[in-house]
Amino acid sequence: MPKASSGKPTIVDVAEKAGVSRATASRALSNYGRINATTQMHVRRVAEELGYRPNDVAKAMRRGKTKTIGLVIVADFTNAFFDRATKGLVDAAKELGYQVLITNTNEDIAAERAAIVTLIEKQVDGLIVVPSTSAVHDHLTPEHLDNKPIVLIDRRLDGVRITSVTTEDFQGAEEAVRHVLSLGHKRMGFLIAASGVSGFTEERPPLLLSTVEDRINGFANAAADGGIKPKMQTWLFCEDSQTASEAAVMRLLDQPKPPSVIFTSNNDMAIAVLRVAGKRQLVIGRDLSLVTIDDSQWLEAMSPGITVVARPVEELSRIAIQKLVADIEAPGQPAEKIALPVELIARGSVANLVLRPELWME
Amino acid sequence: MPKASSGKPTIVDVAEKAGVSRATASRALSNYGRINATTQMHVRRVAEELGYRPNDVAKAMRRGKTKTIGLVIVADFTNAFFDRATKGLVDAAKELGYQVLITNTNEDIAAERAAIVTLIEKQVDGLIVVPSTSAVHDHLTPEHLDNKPIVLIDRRLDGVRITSVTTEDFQGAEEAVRHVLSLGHKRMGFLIAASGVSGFTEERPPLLLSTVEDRINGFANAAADGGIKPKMQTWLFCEDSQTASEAAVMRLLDQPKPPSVIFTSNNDMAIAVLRVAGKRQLVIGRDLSLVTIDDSQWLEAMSPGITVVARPVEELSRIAIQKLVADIEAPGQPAEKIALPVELIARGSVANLVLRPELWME
DNA sequence: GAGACTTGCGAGAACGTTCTCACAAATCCT
DNA sequence: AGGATTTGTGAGAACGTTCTCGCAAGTCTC
Repeated sequence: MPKASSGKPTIVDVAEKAGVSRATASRALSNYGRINATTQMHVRRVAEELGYRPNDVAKAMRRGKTKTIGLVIVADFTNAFFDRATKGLVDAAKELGYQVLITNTNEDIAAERAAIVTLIEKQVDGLIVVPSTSAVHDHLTPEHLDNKPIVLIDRRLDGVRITSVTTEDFQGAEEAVRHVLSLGHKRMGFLIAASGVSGFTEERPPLLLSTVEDRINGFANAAADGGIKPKMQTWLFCEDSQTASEAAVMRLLDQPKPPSVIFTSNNDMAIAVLRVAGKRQLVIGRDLSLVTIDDSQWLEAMSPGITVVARPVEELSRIAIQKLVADIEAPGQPAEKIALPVELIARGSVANLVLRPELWME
Repeated sequence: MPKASSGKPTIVDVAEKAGVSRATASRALSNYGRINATTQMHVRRVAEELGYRPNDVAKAMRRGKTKTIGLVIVADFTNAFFDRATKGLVDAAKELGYQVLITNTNEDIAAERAAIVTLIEKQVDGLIVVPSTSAVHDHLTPEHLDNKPIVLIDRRLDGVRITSVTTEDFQGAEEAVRHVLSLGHKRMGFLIAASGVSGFTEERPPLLLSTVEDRINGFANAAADGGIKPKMQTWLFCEDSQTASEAAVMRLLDQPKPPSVIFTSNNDMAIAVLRVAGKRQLVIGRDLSLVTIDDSQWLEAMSPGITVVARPVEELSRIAIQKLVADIEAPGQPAEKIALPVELIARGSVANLVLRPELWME
């Protein structure tokens, strides 16, 4: 009596029924090595009949490759980044034959550490990480990663030889300010998301995400170039919470000489501006102007549409996966810091003070 | 010369260095069976020194459990469902010690089939699926699923004994209509997303997602109860694309007697309404009213805020994972169809025609 | 027609764990 | 004190593949 056929069929069941050895069955099914065409057909037919499904775990065990990519992301879902990036990464990975194991750190470095350990133990072939802070990266060394390739997205990590795919946030911020300058604005408020602070503060916190840092520098640089004095600028660094950000917006507006335009470093902050504007019956694009970063369908659908620095999130995801897979399949690729161009999309949320100076008096 | 220590340390390296057998090392590290406390400490210390990381693939191989859940979702990201659900599922799974392997079908049944095959081959312990159509479910039989448990979310599949976690869309739609009735609206437009149709049509397509079906029935039921004649209602079934949905909205508004309020079955449709309203200078909540389904921060932040039937997406995700894990760890749980209550959040997007009848003339 | 190469296949090891079983030593019980 | 139980450990099989060898038969070459 044959030993097999308890439970789901394995390759030995197929081999037995087809009258060949395990090795031949494997060759026939996985299409490698030397195999007679007729035998292959036969084995495949038998496998079909038996309802054989290969076991990827065993395959991974033997091959040392799981065809799986680990994703460590910040599921900060109003960011308009998480959803688009996740989708982009999953789709791009699938095209290259990889699946995605997703984990979520809530901007928490401990969770990030734990997630990476878990993924490495799960033997992923590589990692895509949105680093939750730029301060610490000792968990991203080759030995912690089991020498597996890694690609950072959204945020750079300076001083480390790791490939990253980000966007030209500096240029985007500059362009945003130039746009607003061209429309005659002089007094500007900057509402910057910063994870370190509690509530909000005017003092620039020591460590910031590279994205935020770049945006700040871009804003500041273009403002200076445009001849905007520091006293015409109000900078507020704000915790990422609804209450804090709304309070910050009010603070901005309650100054003796409030800004005519607010720049926000992400969409959580933009939402706070919209909320406060709504409460105070301020019409965006007339009583108050707004520019934010990261486009979404909502920003476009509103009336007026919100002017935004749009980042190519899908392209970023695709490139990140491509670079990662390249490094998986041909290890030793050089580390690259890629920054993709962004695009200012001017909509109606910035009032034109040049054409209609009555909208704003200095 | 000992055989080991090439490449990353395995449990046999630990065992060797600790001077115990593989079995004992395994017991010490994975904390099962009988093991002397001192030995255990010693083995663990050695493992630490060696930088030993367990190999989950081997573990899965032996145990027949991967501690991984497969997610088959529709990454339709304006839906405000994908992102919140994904985050909710990932977090809930992590809490119970499971990781999530995510795949995306773009409402495409072929992609859904393929995704399920892939996940089963990857030996996931269970599946969470957002079924892309209610018409076909032959790929969700126990044999196709290798007898692995499955939980459906967002959408039910009738006539099939599979656990699903959905929301009370019928009641939600009813409540939305009742709310609008109480504010004096009589002529109503219904903009319903339907994947079968091309462009848009007044004819109800034969097969719809359970969610959509429930919403339609709820809308229609409450309208009838409220004494709204069919000729006061315009129903449009619309492909999920920007051009089609905008065209549908225009069609709605260009009728001789246009509706005073539009109900949309999802947020893609709501965005179309907002876009067209913007182009035509119609002020939402005054010239045109809008009610949609699935809350998001954007809907709240707009001025006026958009009235919405909010669904408890995070709770839904948590429950789905709990049910699935229960069925994984104690197979044979009875199939349940769970529907969670929804909540109407009244904001300013519905004009009050009772108080201010001048806003709308019949 | 004999050597050289090619083709197709099977035996068996290997991947890194866990688990069953057996057994020696230690502890308990009366 | 001697049997019964408990405790701790090790040997070896097992999970389902792939891969390296080696070998027999077939094909080519001159």
